[in-house]
Amino acid sequence: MTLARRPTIKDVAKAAGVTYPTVSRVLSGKPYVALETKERVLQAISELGYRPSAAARSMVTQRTHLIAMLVPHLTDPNFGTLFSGAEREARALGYSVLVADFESASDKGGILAEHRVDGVLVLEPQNFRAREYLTQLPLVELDDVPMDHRTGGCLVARHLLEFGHTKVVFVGGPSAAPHATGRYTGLLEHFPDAPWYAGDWTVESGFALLESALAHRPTALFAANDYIALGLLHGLRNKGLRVPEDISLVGFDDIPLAKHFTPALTTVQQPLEQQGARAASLLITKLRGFPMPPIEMISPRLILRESTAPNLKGG
Amino acid sequence: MTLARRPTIKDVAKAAGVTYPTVSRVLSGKPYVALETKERVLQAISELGYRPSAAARSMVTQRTHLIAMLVPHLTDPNFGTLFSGAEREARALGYSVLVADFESASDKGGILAEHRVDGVLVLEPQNFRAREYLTQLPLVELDDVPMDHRTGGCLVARHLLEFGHTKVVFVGGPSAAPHATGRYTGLLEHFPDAPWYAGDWTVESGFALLESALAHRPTALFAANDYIALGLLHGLRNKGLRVPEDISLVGFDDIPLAKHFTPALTTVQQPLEQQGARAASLLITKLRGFPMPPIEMISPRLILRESTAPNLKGG
DNA sequence: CACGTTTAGACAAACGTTTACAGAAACCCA
DNA sequence: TGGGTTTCTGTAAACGTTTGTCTAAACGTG
Repeated sequence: MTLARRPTIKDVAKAAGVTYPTVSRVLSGKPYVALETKERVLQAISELGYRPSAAARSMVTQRTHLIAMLVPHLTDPNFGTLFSGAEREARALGYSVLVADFESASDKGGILAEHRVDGVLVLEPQNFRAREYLTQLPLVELDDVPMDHRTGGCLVARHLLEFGHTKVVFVGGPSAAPHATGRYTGLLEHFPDAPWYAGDWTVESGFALLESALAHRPTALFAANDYIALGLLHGLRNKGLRVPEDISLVGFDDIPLAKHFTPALTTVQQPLEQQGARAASLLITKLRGFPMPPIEMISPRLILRESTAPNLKGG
Repeated sequence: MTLARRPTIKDVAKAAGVTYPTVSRVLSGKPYVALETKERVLQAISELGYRPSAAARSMVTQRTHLIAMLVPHLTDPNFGTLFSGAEREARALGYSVLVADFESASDKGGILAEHRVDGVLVLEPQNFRAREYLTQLPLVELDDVPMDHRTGGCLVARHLLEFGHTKVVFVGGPSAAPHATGRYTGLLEHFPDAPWYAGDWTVESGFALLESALAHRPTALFAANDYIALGLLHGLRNKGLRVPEDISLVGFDDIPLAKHFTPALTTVQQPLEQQGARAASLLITKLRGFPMPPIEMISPRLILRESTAPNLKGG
């Protein structure tokens, strides 16, 4: 027997010979329902293909089990990975994800308010300017998940040290960005005199900063991210400098294409998917009012490829 | 006066001195509301910061104004662009977007069913295997938006013809994929004897197919996408062949990094954001029961960069 | 055997809307 | 002046759940 409309809790109740609140109790695992009844109800549920209505449920419980993910308009490749991690984690914890771009979120919080989302996750805090509209809602930003940029910098520094490098220049990244300063700080621990030529995160930035960086006659360049590294690579090739024979190059992020650069880029892998997942789980713990779990850093990993080699020039 | 709880339609009604159905009428723009009343209500709404509850509304209307976007787990860079386009369009048309990855969608359609989404958009149909679970719902797949791959192929062919190329090989892409066959078909219109070495869409695939492609002594290579082009580029460099001096190379897609390849890649730009938007609007027209708008192809654009040059070898 | 306890399930109210219906003014035209 | 429209607004039911209260049976206890 299939119904024209979606089966409701009442249809299930009728089929199981009980009243509908009983079905509700079975669904939410409440105590005081006879085993035999429970089985009859479950049977009816699966026969009818019943699915509870999130809307009806949220009417009475006042919680939607919906979180909003705020995403930037122009999406960089890393973004998908973050997003994917966060989405999966949220789902695993019983929450569904509504997406909204920054713009629509600023619309007096319109969409988010109407859907009564339980909380908000901001995936690219750097460019997010609409915080003022979202003061009512529990909110977590990606940067609330501590990433160990400093250790990433250290990893690179130690690697270059082992390869006998003597002079390293850090290239790119805004000097105001914790991502960049963290990486640089790590580098400084082993190369205390390493200069930093700040810029932004783009390929163009790397290309533009090459000249200044080379003025220090470095044996290796450490780019604040892989895009910058690509810009440097381009510039170096233009100048006839070979990587890694003449100079070593390290990036950061391990974007999917990094392994296909020529030469394949030595870089630091950030577990972005994990970071996204952490952010989601952070938000959801917050929503549930549980105490915050101890904050542990996510550690990066050095990916050795072809763009670094032992320093043979002596330095 | 601010309330502890979210203001409801009844609070608005009280503030405006009317009954709540009147407020509802104002909100949905129904006729037969006195102008003066309407203004009082709007006034009250903005004073209280009232936002209607999507859940309550959908209970009675039986429509959620929610669409699900089904996304693959591992996300390629292009994907973000598509997604972004679709999301914006949906929002503009009054729909909100719930994301779910393929896995959770297969969960007996669980999430989608509970949230009573009005329709489903599948953004990467190639890898989507859960159609059987979603027979009940209006569904649009990205491929339902016609893209003019053939014209893309033609653009490349004409460009190479103008540059005096005589022998072109098409590299990569599964022979079963309409994306690839379309592009190849376009190429054939001007190079009827062009061979095709099929593979998949990856960098590795391009790298692996280079040898076979070169056996034809082509003056130019046309890669089924930019990743494949990168693989070819890598292989060519390994062999000491210069691009574009010794051989020209064209890609497809114009991924963000294509302009930063060395040499910068000549490729075909697909308006992916627009395609995403089209897909969303297609789905929503379907939901509204409007007649389908005439299907017009989205036309691609050739992006000239440094990887193609006039054929000087005569051929 | 009377009694309190536990267990099971029914009943009803509530969540915040939309909408069909009904009633009351106000208007028009004969 | 009276009837029929037209315009406005109020009343009430419904959407599909959860949950608190209440009753009834079953069970043990002295």
